[in-house]
Amino acid sequence: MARKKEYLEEEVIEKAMALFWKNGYETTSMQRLEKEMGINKFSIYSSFGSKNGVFVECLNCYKQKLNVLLEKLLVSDKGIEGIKEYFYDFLEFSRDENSPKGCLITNTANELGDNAEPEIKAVLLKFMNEVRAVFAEALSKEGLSPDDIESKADYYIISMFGLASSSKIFTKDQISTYIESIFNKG
Amino acid sequence: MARKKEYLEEEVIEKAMALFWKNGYETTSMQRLEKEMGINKFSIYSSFGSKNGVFVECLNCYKQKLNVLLEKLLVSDKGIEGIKEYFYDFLEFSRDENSPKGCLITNTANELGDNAEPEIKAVLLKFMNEVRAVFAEALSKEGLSPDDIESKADYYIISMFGLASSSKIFTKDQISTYIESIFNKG
DNA sequence: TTTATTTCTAAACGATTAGTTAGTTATTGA
DNA sequence: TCAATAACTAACTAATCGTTTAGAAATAAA
Repeated sequence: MARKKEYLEEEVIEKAMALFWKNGYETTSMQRLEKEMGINKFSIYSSFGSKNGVFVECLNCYKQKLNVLLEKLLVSDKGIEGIKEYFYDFLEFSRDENSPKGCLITNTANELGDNAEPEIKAVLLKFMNEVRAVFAEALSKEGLSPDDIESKADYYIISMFGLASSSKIFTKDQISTYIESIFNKG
Repeated sequence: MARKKEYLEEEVIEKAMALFWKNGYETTSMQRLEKEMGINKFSIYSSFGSKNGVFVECLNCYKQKLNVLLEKLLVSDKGIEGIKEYFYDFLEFSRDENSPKGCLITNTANELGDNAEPEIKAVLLKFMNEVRAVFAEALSKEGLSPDDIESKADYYIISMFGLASSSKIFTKDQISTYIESIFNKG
C-alpha cells in the first residue's frame, strides 16, 4: 500500500564507496553523494540515517571486496608465500587505470585517526584484527611456534598497513620491489 | 612610523604546526588556528596570505625539526645501522605522552593525496626526495653498487613512509618489533 | 602635536556544510 | 475509485567554512 523504492541500497552504496575511497570522508560531501548515488538526500537519510551511516555501510561493502582476496589466501594453504601473493593481489586491487586509491580502511584510519566516531573506530579495529587473524592462520602452515606466529602476524599486518599507505603515492614498480624486499629474508 | 606587530611569526607557526600535525589539514579550521596561534584572523592573513600559506610554513617548520634527526644520520657515518637508528629516533619524535601523531609530511600525503594544492604537492615531493637522498648517502658507506644504492634507498623511503603511517595506530612495542624485522635480513 | 602608517578588533561576507521538512507523486489494499 | 502509505522533489534550516573589510588603537616621523 505504498510507493516503491526506485533504487537498490546495495547498488547506491557501491557508488558511494567509490567516492569515499577516492576522496576520503571529509572531502566527500552529501551534495556529491547525492549526485554519485543518483538519489535524493531524503532517500539517503531515510535509508542510512546519516553521512556516518552511509560511510559505515561503505566500509562493510569494501570489506566484502577485500574478503575475496583474503578467502583466496585462506584456501591457498601456501603460508608466507600466500601472504606475499595477497600483497600483490592487493596492489592490483588498489589501482585502476594507474590511479592509486590505496585501501579504504587504511585511508580512513589515517584520515580520521583518534578523532573518528566510536562506531567507525570499532569497525576499523575489527577489520584490522580480522586481516591479522587470516595472516596468523596462513603462518600456522609454516610450523612456527605460537609466539612466532603472533609476532610475525604483527609484522605482516603492520607491513600491510604501510604497503596500503605507500601504494597511494609510490609507483607500481617501486611497490613491487618493496614487496620483494619484505619477503626476501631468512 | 607605524604600530608594532605583537607576535613573532616563527612562534605562532610552531603552534599552528602542532595543530595541523595532530588534526590534519581539513579538520583544522581558521577559528581553531586563531585560538591556538593566539592572534586574529586579520593577522594570520596579513602574515601568511591564506590557510594554505600557513600550512606551507608549518610544513617547512616541521621539516626543520626532522632535519635534526637527518643531520645526526648524515654525520654518524654508520650506514644501514644509522638508518635503523633514524627509524627509532623518528619513533620517539612522533610520539609525546603516548599520543602518536605520525609524520606531518606522511599524514599530509595520505590526507590530501592527488587533491592537494600544487604548492603543497611540490613541497611534499621535495621533502620525500631529500630524505631519500640522505638514505642514499648513508647507504654509500656500505660499499654497494650505484644500482644497489638506488634500489635500497627506494626500499627504505617506502619503509619510512609505511612506518610513519603505522606509528599512528600501532603501539610503540609493535612498531619496535617491526623496525627490527625490517633490518634483520641478509 | 599632528599626520601618515600599520596592526589590531570584530563584524560581516558569500559559499558550503550536514541535516530537515512541507508538499507532491506514485503505489496498493479496500 | 478512493483512502492510506511510503518515496519522491526541492526548498529550507542553522551552523560553519575560508576570507574580507570597516573602523579603532597604536606607533613613529615631521
